[in-house]
Amino acid sequence: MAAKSVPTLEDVATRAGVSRATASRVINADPRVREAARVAVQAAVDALGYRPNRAARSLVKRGPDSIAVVVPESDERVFSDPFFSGTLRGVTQALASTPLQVVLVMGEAGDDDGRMGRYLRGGHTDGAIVVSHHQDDNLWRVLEQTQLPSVFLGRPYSEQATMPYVDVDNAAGARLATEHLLARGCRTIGTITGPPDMSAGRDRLRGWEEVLREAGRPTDLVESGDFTAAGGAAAMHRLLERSPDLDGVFVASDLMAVSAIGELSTLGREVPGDVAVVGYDDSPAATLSRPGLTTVVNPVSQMAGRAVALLLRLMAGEDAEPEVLSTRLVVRESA
Amino acid sequence: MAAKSVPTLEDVATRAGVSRATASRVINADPRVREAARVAVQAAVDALGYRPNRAARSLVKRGPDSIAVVVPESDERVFSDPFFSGTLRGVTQALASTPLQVVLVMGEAGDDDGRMGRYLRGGHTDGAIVVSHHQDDNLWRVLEQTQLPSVFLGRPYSEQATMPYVDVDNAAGARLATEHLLARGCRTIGTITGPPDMSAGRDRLRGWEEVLREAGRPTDLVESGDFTAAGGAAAMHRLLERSPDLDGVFVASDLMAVSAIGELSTLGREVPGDVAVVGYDDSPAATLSRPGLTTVVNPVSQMAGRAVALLLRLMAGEDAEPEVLSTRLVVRESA
DNA sequence: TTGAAAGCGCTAACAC
DNA sequence: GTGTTAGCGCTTTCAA
Repeated sequence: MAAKSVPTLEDVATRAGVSRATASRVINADPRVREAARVAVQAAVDALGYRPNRAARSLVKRGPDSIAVVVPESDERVFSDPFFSGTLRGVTQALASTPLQVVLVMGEAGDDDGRMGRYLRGGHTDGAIVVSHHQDDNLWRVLEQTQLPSVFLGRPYSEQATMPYVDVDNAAGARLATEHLLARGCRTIGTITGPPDMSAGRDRLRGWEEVLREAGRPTDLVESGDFTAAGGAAAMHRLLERSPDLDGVFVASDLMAVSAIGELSTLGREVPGDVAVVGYDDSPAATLSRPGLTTVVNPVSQMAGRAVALLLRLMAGEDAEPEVLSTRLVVRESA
Repeated sequence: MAAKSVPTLEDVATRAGVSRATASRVINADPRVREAARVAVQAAVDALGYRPNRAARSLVKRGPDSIAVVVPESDERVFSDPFFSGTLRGVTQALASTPLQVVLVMGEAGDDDGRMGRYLRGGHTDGAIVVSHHQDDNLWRVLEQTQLPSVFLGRPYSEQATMPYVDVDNAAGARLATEHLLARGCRTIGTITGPPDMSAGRDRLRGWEEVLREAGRPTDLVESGDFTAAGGAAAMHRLLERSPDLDGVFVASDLMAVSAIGELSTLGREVPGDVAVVGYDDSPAATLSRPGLTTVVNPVSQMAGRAVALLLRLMAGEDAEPEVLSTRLVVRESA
């Protein structure tokens, strides 16, 4: 009753009364095998429940075949914020001319030393693009340690991370938005931020602050919305409670902006009449929302394309420099 | 200028003037190495741009670490139909108590011998759950050939596929829906189907047909909507063109049903006053739509849970039988 | 603390 | 057609 662990090709061959090579041929559908041998091997495979060890196989085969898009977020968020689908589409498109498969790896931030880290260390992919990286996920450590070629989409939070990244100038984008609010005559301008533990969140807040400070305005009307719809609405609510005369708000993502507008209308405020709002992303929702959302363009798919380009360089053994894309404001009705 | 391909541990060791074993120790942060050796190896690693070959590593290490959710659909579809996010959530939850990471692998159907097949054959994951399988993707062939433990979520189209699956009784669900339409007095009942090359599409159509046939009604009011929003609206349009006195329609997915209702209202029909509509899935959209959508429950997350259970059995070397879950109708306002 | 050597399970010449 | 023989690149006893 010895628990003869997992059967190997050797076992199959022995049982079928052939050599390992022949067994291997049968399994790989090589035509030059006698029917009898084929049958015997097949029977042995079935009897033993043999399954090829893929590590061994790829050890001898070689060649890259996939890259991972790593998102330290819950699947819920990944599927609800169009930012991610946009990114994924961009990556997929950029990889269209290569034989590389994209795999999406999601997981709660902070679990990086759990399954995500283990997976990444497992070396199943030939490169990684990290998308919504947070301050305390140590993804960059794991990646650095395993030397897996990887690039960040969005500047990594930690200055220590050495891998290249592609980012958009988030602070500049926020400045554009805030200046627009100012130019249109808003007096009391708040902001709904992204998570403070992400560089995009911080940078956008900084841009808003800078403009307001330069204009000699107060910079205390700040509420965090965590890049979720519910968070955006709640933050809008708090903002209005703190400052009922609020007449302009810069929201750090369209997803939050749309729900903030909803909250505003629930609270009896008109947009842009009473409160002007500017979003960030220029996601599909921006066009569809009523009123149309004035927003900062986040060139997601362009960024994804650049990230892939950098990654491909890295995978080829060349090195790659960070890239920062510029952005612009799209004016619609909301501000 | 010889292109000394990828450096191996051997190269590192040689360059650092130590043995392979010591180099390995340094790389795996084994404490018992002299500082000098550590430094030398580290330098060699940097100089050579050495990266461990993960296949070799896992060949000697062992142990499963991930399963793939394979979806032969474009990322666009995957991100727009809540069916997929529901499934993924279910899988993730079911795997919560294990150390397994989920990776999502998407790709155009039919590309199965391209990157998707190559990836699957590459043996990067220890199991696979195939969702949304189509008639002519030969995924099941690939999976059978590589002996990768795998289960289908939704009965595979081909009878030849031998892997276990979990499915819901789609025909019974469709029957429930159609009977409801009949019971509520509809006289002219059409259907908007899913893709004919998927078992779910066929089965739901069959259920609708059966009920109508048993009731002695015509079964020709069939239009395909391909499980997309745009397809649903277009199909609705055609249906109404063909039969302006249509007063009931069974739509094979909520996503299509919601847009069909939109089309209906564009065309000046009231739901359920003029036309009653029943959807399929009971997705979040069903509750949110106006009027609320009467629909057949597709127990996505339960199915995902069962699929994971079967897969885990397979991975443990046990075998697993197909499972078919039952379903029920949720009556809201639309019919 | 280090090296030598023995595999991990598989595929691919190369001979027969 | 089929078996023999080398490795693929790495980790890990086992001695030294």
